[in-house]
Formats: sequence, structure tokens, C-alpha cells
Amino acid sequence: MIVDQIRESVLSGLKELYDQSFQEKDFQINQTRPEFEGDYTVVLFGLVKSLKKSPDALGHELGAKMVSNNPTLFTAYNLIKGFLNLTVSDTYWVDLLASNTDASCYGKGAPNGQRIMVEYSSPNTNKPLHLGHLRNNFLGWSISEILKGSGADVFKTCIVNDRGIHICKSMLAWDNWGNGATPDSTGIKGDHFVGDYYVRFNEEYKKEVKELVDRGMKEVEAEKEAPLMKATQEMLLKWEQGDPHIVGLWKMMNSWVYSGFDITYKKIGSDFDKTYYESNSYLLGKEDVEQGLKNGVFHQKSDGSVWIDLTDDGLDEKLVRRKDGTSVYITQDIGLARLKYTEFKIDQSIYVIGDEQNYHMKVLKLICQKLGMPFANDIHHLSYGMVELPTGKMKSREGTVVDADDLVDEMIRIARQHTMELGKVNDFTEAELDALCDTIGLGALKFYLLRVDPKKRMIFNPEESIDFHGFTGPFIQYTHARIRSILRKESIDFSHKPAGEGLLKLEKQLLIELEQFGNIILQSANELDPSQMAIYIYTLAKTYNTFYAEHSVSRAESEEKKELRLRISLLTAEVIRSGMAMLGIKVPDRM
RNA sequence: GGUCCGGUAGCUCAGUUGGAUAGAGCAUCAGCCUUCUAAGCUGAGGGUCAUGCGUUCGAGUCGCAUCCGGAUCACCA
Repeated sequence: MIVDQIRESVLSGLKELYDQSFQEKDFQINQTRPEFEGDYTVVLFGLVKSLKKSPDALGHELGAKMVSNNPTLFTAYNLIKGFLNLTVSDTYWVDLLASNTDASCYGKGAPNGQRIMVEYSSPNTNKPLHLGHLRNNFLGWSISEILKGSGADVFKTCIVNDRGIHICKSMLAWDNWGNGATPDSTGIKGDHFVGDYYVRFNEEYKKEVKELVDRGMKEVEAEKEAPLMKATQEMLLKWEQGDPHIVGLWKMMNSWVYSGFDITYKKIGSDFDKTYYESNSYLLGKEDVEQGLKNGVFHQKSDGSVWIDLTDDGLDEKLVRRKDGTSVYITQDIGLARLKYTEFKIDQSIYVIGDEQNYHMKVLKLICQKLGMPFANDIHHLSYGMVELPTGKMKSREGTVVDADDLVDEMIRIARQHTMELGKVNDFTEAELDALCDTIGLGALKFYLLRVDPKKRMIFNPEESIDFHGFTGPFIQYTHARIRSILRKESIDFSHKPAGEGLLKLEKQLLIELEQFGNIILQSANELDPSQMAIYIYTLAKTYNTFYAEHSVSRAESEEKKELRLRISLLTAEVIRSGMAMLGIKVPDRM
């Protein structure tokens, strides 16, 4: 890549001139700001001190050396204060097109043998997916594709939280008040159907608590003593004992939820290579506790409970086994981490989980490290901020959530409305139109959630619908459709190299940006940050639109220019398509 | 209280291991469709980068302190 070549040239130039060795940390290479002449800039200040030279003298000596050493790569340099601006030859940029006639895999890394697992989505089976889950699903899917793009083998997994006290709540509510209703009998999607009973439970439970408080009981106590809570705990106990009625109820209601999830996952494009169920894995990790006790990582208190002391690491004491011998959340996670490692022989394990669990993930990694597990150092938490409403946090118990299905449907509806108003695809069949509106609506939604730095929390205002103009998915999709429209009408002659001299500013700018694609993939992968990809694709599309308004492709000044611009357009379209695919967003040929 | 994260234009967000005059989109205003798709392009206005001190050739970026917002510190998951 060009930045690497410049770096090499700087290092060897310095070596020749001053017989000193430097590292890449000692200077910076940036894209030259548009108000100056040049393509890339070497910032010299970091070198000045140890060479005992003025930035001016150093810049001229180094610039001249670099140009004379690499006459085919650099055509000129200029120096402003401590900034050495280099002009890269037009031939270099145009050769980019010649060496990438097969644009479909452009920018992607060669297979590197890395095996990476990405756990994401991880729903509870007591309620439908909401906006927060969408951010999780889009991030998980996207980072998986970006990691694949960087050359890794990726395994997508999901841990379904299908058991526990919260699951029993909706089960109990259905048992009490369901009157045998089913998703089929009511026509309600299965996950919503079950979620409604979860909400119902909490309503009734609240009433009971209030009644007890009114009779003089303390709230904390009332929450424990409410008959519904007691009944739920009893149900959980029966489930753990394998009570046939309870297990049957559990299986039936979970199957309703799964059929609902399937529809949603299919719509939003989430899928998994392996699904783990908590009902199968919640007993994992017990041997790890035994092992930890043996080698002194854990210690047992007089009541029989088992702990790990993390105070030396700035954390607290953490329980890993209750006094009654049952395991806690973190214990399962230790066991599951081990299972993933042994089943898939993975080099890295990435967890897409909200930032409310930052502490938990820190503890998990630390415990695995202390237990001497070989995979411990390769656990990474892709932590993301909560999606909140202007009114504050979403609470599923109170039903104040933006439902995933509703939101997706709404986005598609708006996409259809825009599309019909513009009337550009009136010849589409109904099926084609449906597919297009799905693409645009979901594209808008996914881009909206992915363009923001994952670790930042974001506020979503349902009153202001997600935009289709500007820094959005549809803007990029539209740019792609425009390019395809040109390419449909013209053909490209791949038999010869496009002419290389006299690149116009915008032609060169596009090539410079296209050249960066490979670096962007690596950077997004290394930092587990799809927003960098989103910003890059947007910038590229924006540059293309400026170019499009300024210069004609079909009616270029000469055949050579036309050929060159067709090739640039094709590569731009491919990079947009490929980059958007890594965000889980499709791009249409027409819209 | 301890730990962690955040605070940049009216709003939503960028800002690479410190680099040139802090950038986009939305919204507002003014232009651009007889020529490849106007979901587009061009221009204008809009900033005490939360606050203060420090580090140095140079700080939105690093350090310390303070203010504001959030998360977390369960024998819950």
C-alpha cells in the first residue's frame, strides 16, 4: 500500500543521508490537506531533534533524496514549514486500475489462518427483539464480515438465554391467564405473544407488591413475598428437577419464540454457525471451579461458598459458586469459553455485549487468565453503548421499547413511500419492488446504527424518522445505482491499460480513496469498529457524487478519458458494494 | 464512595500512535435538472472542542484537578 511504500522510502532515505535508523513512530504520514500541493505528507518534526537539523534543511534533503530514489513513484515534493508534501505519480494511481481488473475481491486480505469466533445477538426467550438488539445484531454480523474481509475464518455464534427466573415469569403468566391461547389462535407472532405475557406478569406482580406495601410491608420484603414471585421460583425449581408439565410448557413456549425470532433474523439478515443454549450450558464450568480450588486460584469460605479475590487487580471479590453448590452466571461463562475453544480451536473469541457488562467481561477474562486457560488473552469484548430514547432507557418489563419488527417495517414502509414518489422504478414487478424497499429500508436502519462508534451510547428519537439523505445508507446505495446505470450503457475494454497521464483532481482523489480500502478493512478489523468502514464508504460515495456532477463519463473529453473514468467508476461501485456488504447492507442496481 | 466510559456547531455525529486555518449530515438561507438517476451537486451562516492548570516546537487528542451525564461494583442473568 502507498503509505507503506512512502514509509519505506523515508526510512531508507534517512539511512542513506544520515546513516541513522528510525522507526515508523518517529514520523507521521498523512494525506495532504486539499489546500496544499501533493498527495501524501510526511510530518518531520519528530526527526528534527535527533538529527539536529532544521525542518527546512531536513525536508529539502529528504524530499530530493526520495524523488531521486523513486522517480517512478514520486514526481515532485514541496516543503511548507515542517511538512514534506509528496506528489505521487499518476502512473501509480492508474496502475491500481490495471492490476485490479477482477474488482470483486479488491482490498481483501489473503486467508491468514486466524480462527475467530464472534458471539452476538444472544436473546432472551421471554420477549421479542428491540432496538438495542438490532444494534447488537448489526454490529455482530458486520464485524464478522469485516474480519472475514481481513482474511480470518470466522464462526458466528449465539447463546440463547432460554432458562431462568425471567423465562418462568412469562410461562407462569400464560399458565394463569392464557386460557390456552396460542400464536396461531390469536394470529400474533410467537415472540411477541410470549413477550406480552412477560409484560402481563410484571403488571400483576406490581399490583401484588403494592397491595403488600399498602398493608405495611417494606417494599424490599414485599418484592420477595409476593405470591407470584414465590410461584415463579417454585416453577424454576420444578424446571430444574425436570417436572414434565413445566418442561413441556417451557418447550412449547420457547418454540413459539423461536419461530418468531426466525422471521426477524431472516428479515434483518442475522445467522449463526452455531447456537448454544443456556439450558444446555448452565452447568458448565463446575470442573473449572474444582480446578481453581485445587490450585489456589479460588478459596472457600466457612459457609461453603467459593470466591476469587481480584482486589490486587483493582476489582472486588467475586463469587463463583454459591454456598448451596450451584453455579452463578460467571461460572457458566467460564465453562462456555472453554467449550468454544475446544470445539472450534479458535485463536480469538469476540463477545458482542452491551457496555453494562464491561465489568463482568473484565472479570471473566481475568479469571480465565488466572486459571491459566490458553485462550484467556484472546478474549475480546466488543462493547457497545445502549440505545436510549429521548425519555430515557427502554424497559421491556414496562413495555416501553422500540420493537425491532415494528421499526424494520416502518423503515421499509418509508422506503416504499419515497420510492413511489420518485417513480424511477415503475417498471419493477411487485416482487422486485418489495426487494428494493427491503434493501433501502434496512440499509437506512443498519447504516444509522453502524455509522456511530460502537462504544458510544446513542439516542434514538422515534418521532424523527431516520433520514434517507446525506450521511445515510440510501445515499450510498443511490451512488451505486447511479454508477451501475452508467455501466449498463457502456462497455469496458480490459485488454489494455488505461492511459495514465494528466489525471484530473477528482479522478486522482477517487483513486487515492480507493487505494485506502484495504487499510480500512484492516483498521476496522483490528479495532472491532464497523463505523470506520461506514465513514469510509460514505466519504468515497460523496467524492464520487462530486466527480459525477463535475465530469461526464459517457461524454468524456476523449476516448482515453472515458475508458479511465469507466474503470474508476467500476472500481468505485465494487468497493461500495463490498464495503457495504461488510456492514450487512445490500446495494441495488437501480433505485 | 471505588472502577470504567462519555462531554466537539441548534440537533446527530467524525476527527488515525499529538501536526498545517477543527470537519460531515440534518435543520436554515441562496443557487444548479434540453446532457450518464436531483435519494444528487455548489455556496453561505453557525464553535470558549465542558472548565482550569500542566507537558512541548505544536494539544480537540497526552497528564492532573474540577463540573456534568451514564454504566457498574448481587449467593440476579
